[in-house]
Amino acid sequence: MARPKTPLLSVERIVNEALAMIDDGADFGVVRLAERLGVNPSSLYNHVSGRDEIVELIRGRLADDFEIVVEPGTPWDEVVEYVVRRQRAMFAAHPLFLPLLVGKTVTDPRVISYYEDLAAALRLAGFPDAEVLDVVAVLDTFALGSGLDLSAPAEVWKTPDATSVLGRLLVSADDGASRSERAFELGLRFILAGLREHLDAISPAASPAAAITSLS
Amino acid sequence: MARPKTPLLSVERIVNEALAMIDDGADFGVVRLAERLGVNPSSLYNHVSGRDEIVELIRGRLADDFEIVVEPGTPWDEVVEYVVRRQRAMFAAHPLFLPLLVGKTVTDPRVISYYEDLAAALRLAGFPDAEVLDVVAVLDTFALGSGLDLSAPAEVWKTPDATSVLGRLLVSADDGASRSERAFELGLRFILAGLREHLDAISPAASPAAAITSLS
DNA sequence: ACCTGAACACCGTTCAAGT
DNA sequence: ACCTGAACACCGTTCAAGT
Repeated sequence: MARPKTPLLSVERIVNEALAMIDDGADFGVVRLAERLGVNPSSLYNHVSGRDEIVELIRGRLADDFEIVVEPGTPWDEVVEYVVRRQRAMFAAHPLFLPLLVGKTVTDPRVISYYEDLAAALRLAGFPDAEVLDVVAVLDTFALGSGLDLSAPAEVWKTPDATSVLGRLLVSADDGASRSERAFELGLRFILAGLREHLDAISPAASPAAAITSLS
Repeated sequence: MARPKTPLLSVERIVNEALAMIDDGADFGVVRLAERLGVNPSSLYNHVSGRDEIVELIRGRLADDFEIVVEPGTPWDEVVEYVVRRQRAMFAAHPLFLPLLVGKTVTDPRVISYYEDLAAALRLAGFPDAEVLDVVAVLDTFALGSGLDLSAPAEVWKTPDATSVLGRLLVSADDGASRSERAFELGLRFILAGLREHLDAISPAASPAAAITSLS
């Protein structure tokens, strides 16, 4: 054994298997991951600095898969809607990954560029510098929150009491996935309407017809 | 040693110390918690079923501390605003606790009753049964998302590139806490406006002046 | 350069033993 | 009833040893 002529591992193979593992519903860990890769846990450290880096690398890979491409000339509100929907799609494709991310600083440049594009679009739309980050935070908050909704257990509330308001509604409710879907649509609609109105109040001229000519 | 005449532990003492530990920024765990309590880790299992139950008990205690009390006759939109602000205040008081919660089913009755009140208020406001859970989900999503914003590291984005749009905005930006605050206010405003408009479209009569006479 | 295997400092949880 | 202490099955990470 020892060093094989052709390497058993690569960063890509590690990241792919890690994501597959998470999607399978297994709890993510380097020991279990090494097992799936048919390798000793310590071998991973030749390619990767540790557990945290693997998570961050997955985030980067997803940002790659769900690349944000905006055609020049697209109205700002369509850009915002597209970007939020795209992020939602990303989370929806790998719902169990999101919980691993909470509270971790973004370092992957591919993810950074995603926020870059969003910030650029908002600035071009006419949002003042002082507000762009706030709006980005609102959108990020919303995408994160509704993404977490997707990774939540099927039964969010465990209420045995069928006579309560909540209990009655839960009985006749459809599954959590479509509720989450509708809630996303509802929230997105509210936010977009709010942003349009807000921008209109700031610079009435630039609002609905304004087009974006170039991004970043 | 062995069994002392007066018990060293109680569920309350365990929960209090656990929350204090989380607020201190230490990573939560039963071994470390036992250490802080001056007790053997296995002793905790006489009072509590394990790590997960402690987390859920903390959630219940917080729901207790930040009890939702709505005066009968309060307009529905004020109820919604109050409830969302209250939840935000709860998360803000213990920002590091929230990440421990994601993806866990709510079982504590004190937390359930919180959602009960919200659902009851929305129904009385005139939202149709089929939509109440969706609206609750939107509000929950928003509260959760902006709560997580509070527990995020000070540097959410690590961008060395000061020439980029994001980099330039980050340099002149104030701290994350007040940005998070403004984003919360912005988002809440959008959602409330959206809900009012939405309700108005459904049942024009019941909207702004409607008052709630009793809750749950 | 890239793998193995032993080792370390941790986890959460169980259980017999003591009072 | 309520604590201790040993034990078990795990973690993530380091490092010397091998090719």
